[in-house]
Amino acid sequence: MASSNRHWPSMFKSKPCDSHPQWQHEINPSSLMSSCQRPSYTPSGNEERTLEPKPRWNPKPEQIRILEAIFNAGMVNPPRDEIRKIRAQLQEYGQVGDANVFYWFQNRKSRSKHKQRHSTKSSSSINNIYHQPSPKTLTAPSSSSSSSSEKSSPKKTGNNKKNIAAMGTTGVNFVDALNSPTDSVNQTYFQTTQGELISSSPDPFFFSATMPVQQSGIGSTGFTQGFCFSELPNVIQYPSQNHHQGIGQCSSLLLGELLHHGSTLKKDEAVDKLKDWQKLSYTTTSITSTSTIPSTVIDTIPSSTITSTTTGSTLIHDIQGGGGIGESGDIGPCIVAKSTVFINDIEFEVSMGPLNVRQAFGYDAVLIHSSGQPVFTNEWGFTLQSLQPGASYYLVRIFS
Amino acid sequence: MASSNRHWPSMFKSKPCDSHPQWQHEINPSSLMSSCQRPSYTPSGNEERTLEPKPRWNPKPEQIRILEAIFNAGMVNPPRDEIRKIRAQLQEYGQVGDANVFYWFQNRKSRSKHKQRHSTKSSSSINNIYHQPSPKTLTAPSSSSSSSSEKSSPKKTGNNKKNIAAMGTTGVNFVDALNSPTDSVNQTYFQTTQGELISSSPDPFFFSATMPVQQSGIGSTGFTQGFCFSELPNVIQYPSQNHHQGIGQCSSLLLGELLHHGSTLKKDEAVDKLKDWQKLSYTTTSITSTSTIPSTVIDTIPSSTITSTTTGSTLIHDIQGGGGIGESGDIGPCIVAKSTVFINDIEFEVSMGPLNVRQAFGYDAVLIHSSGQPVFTNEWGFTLQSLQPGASYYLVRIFS
DNA sequence: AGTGTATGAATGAACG
DNA sequence: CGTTCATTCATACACT
Repeated sequence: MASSNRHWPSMFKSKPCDSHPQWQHEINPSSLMSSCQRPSYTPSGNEERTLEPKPRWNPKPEQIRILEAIFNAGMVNPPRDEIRKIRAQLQEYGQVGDANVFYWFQNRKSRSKHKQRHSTKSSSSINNIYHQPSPKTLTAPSSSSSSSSEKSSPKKTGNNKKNIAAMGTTGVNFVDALNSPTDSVNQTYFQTTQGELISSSPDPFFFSATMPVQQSGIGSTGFTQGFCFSELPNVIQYPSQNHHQGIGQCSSLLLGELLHHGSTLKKDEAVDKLKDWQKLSYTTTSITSTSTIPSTVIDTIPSSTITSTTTGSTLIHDIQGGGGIGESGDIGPCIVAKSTVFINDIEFEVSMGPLNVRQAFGYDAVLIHSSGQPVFTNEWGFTLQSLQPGASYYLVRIFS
Repeated sequence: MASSNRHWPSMFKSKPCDSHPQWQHEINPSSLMSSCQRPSYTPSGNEERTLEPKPRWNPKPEQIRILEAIFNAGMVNPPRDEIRKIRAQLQEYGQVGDANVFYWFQNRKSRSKHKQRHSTKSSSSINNIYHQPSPKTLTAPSSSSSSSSEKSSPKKTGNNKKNIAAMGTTGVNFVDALNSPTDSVNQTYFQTTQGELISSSPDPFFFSATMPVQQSGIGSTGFTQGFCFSELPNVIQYPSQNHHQGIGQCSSLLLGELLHHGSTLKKDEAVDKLKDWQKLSYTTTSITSTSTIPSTVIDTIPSSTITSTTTGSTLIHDIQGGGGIGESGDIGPCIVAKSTVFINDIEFEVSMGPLNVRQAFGYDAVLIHSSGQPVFTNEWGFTLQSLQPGASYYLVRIFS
């Protein structure tokens, strides 16, 4: 089954050849071949003795976003294969190795927990019981999972540290997300993904909050709950039991099977097909927090609604600006580049940048990357980032 | 055989009652073994929280070297009694408990194992496909690298953090770690199977690059090589019986056997061998720092002769191919280049690739990396991998 | 400059 | 055994 492999390790130590400023961990040896070469000539002198600096991976804002989103979705500790997929996703924004991803999750989880713990209590005294202390204003319980814990935001002011590449491009979003670690940020996404639930809440960050579970824990634990993702890969199915959260998981397999039809159609047709697609039902679970959606089910909904109007950019921009949510840094403001992606095995050409999934496929549509990762969207239905060029996605319908 | 160990469950954790501030783990599961007492009951009943930080064991570089050597020799998972012996050995350099040793091996093995093949990538997405490592040119091994390792020496405890490799008093050798972590991946496997598997380097994250040790032997023939445990500076005993010439003196025989072709040989058996071997005296040569060379002798060699005497590469290649020696997938195949290394503090320019130590320095010459790791050679005296550019080596002579 | 904080990386210790 | 937790190291940034 599935779970087969997962291992994760640790030892990567430095590598001798990296030197590339870019290269982050994980490289394939092969690749190196072509490039790196330090061995050959020594550059002058060579300093080999001192070790190599080995640049540490510096996640880009978009990458952080993705990671946070996943994390908040409940996948606190992704199995090895998930890691790979995630890495693949992240890679779109910059070199990154599985190890980096692995470490990121480890650290994230660890730190989150740690903080939480600390706070936990305060123990004594006063305060109370409350479960969560959120330091900052956060108010929101945050939910989901551990998220809150992270350091909330006390720190740095709002922005992130290093550069921000991402934003740069668009300009919009405030992404505070980024910075913030955890919490905030992501949550949003998820819900949104579903959309429905959330719609109402305007809150940028935490929306809703009702989260039952988790945190409360006081320490103890937490999160971990279940979510489909990780744990059982094979799984696939719906989470029947848990009500909360789930993310849409699904393994690709399923999806694949589920939606197999195939082939290369063109867009137009594709659209039609997609509509049909709707018939299938997929169960997705809902996502996160907020509400507890029971799992299950998805229904098949008539598709009609879906129009495909794909995104209007203008609108989009507006929205983004207003809501503040969007993000996606990658896109440039102006020039829109296009890329090809596969949705339910149909080839589509989409613009880089946020895509309004809701508009394109309907209110209850959710795209899921072949890796099983849902494509997060904000409350308006825009993806938080561009679809990955060349990647395959499956379109599923949330049940509403 | 013997694999007896396997349980050491967890008892170590509890706190030490004894209190020595220094005492590291060590526990003894006593029950199992023989000595000691205190199996498990917990001490006190309380505890729990905060107290006792229980300092974690921080292996000193020398200890690491020893451990690595053993591990690389094929003892990936030493039985209980071996652990004790090892611990005893290590203890010379600092407090250490059996549990620490036990854990060390567990972790080492586990982590190293990581390697698996790269499987296919997942579906969609982008590209990257590198799957093939094959090349085998060796190149620089890089063994050192890890920066971290050093931590120990300066020690972290308490003080500040950063430290780095400084241990070598002399400016010369930095002793690094040894290597490797990463790599080693299963030496065992390697050895036993000799060869082939190695190819697997493409791991996702790990680039494994360094291959340290000996892997190969030429298969069936067995090379001779030796290795010795190093450390023990004082020690140095000679191998009484050594007659072999080769390089490493020490127990080459054993190693030979150990590694012996046996594909069949399982680790356990190997372990046994090692045990025996261990019993014999290992002779160590020590080296460590430049100056401290103890015992044995080294002589400085006139440099002139040496220069790359490498033998023809052709030959080398042959050998490699046949024997399956090289490994190191990491780096590229480049053409043969030269690199500079320091041998007994003298700068030398050598070609990348196998170097015929025997030819260059004599029949009984052995190069030892500044980290203390001997440079393994095959039966013809060729190093199994390139000397590390920029690294310092010490030439010692085995006395026979 | 130095000092504190955030976080990537590494690895000992344990759990299941 | 593989995984996960906990700590610590090391490094980039931010502050006053």
